[in-house]
Amino acid sequence: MPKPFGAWQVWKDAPTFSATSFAETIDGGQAFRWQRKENFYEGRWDKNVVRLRFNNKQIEFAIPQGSDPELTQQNLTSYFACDVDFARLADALPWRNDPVLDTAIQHFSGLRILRQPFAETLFCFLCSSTKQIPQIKAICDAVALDMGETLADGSHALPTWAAIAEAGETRLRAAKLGYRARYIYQTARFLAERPGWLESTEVAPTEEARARLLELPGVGRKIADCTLLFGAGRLEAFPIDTWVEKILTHSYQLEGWKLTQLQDFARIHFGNSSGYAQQYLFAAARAGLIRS
DNA sequence: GCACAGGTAGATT
DNA sequence: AATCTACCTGTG
Repeated sequence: MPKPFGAWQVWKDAPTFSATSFAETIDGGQAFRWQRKENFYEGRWDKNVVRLRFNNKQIEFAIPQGSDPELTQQNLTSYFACDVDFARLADALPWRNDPVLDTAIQHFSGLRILRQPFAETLFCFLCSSTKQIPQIKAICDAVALDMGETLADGSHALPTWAAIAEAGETRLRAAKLGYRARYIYQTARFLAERPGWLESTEVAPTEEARARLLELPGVGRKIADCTLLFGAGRLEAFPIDTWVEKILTHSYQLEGWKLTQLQDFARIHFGNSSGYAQQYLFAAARAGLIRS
């Protein structure tokens, strides 16, 4: 039974956001399960359905009637990686001698890297290749509707990998996944044959975890790094997509550099939170603040 | 009609 | 080892 949402409540232990960094964190390309509504965002992960809004410099949340506010706040704390001091990490980035990064950090100050469910992050980024963000969201919604568990408000969670393996490639194609359907189905089969494999990958050291992800059909360096950064808190993972490649080429004057060379540049220049720097640069480029 | 979109894998040079 | 190219579908 679909349930209406309850009253708005203040999220007491929320991290410090500006309106801009709040919106960019949840709806700036890290996650594809947030919809912007009138004056709030509605999002889903695992079995959570939560509405969030930035109001009077605070974050307020609303949940379907009957859902547990305490549990919701715990899950929000995990999802927003509240154990990570992003302000300290931002200060440690090389903005003092990098005017491009300085611009990005100033405009999106307070930006965070989410800690999304690992399995869901892998799925969403397998859907993402050569797609625009609105299309990725539509695909994720369609697959959730077809294969995912029903949530408290009557909407649907993303499916488990087991459910995808059982559903088959044809139903993925029906969700407009195109050629990605084969990759996702083959990955689902790979995981079905290896119980615990994904869980072990999530906790493995970053280089080993990346090597394991690269074994999956359809997962190359970019999708592996997105999964590690947005789904496992590995801030040293630096996904290079077409945007980031253009940013490095045009704003950092690295014309002609190969992908592996750009990876080396990122590690050396941005340091061990290079993935966090990447998200600032990505946000600034999309906003038209820096050359891309 | 056609180029392009948060890529990857396999073929070709 | 570097550079094409096919792969689906929606959008402008």
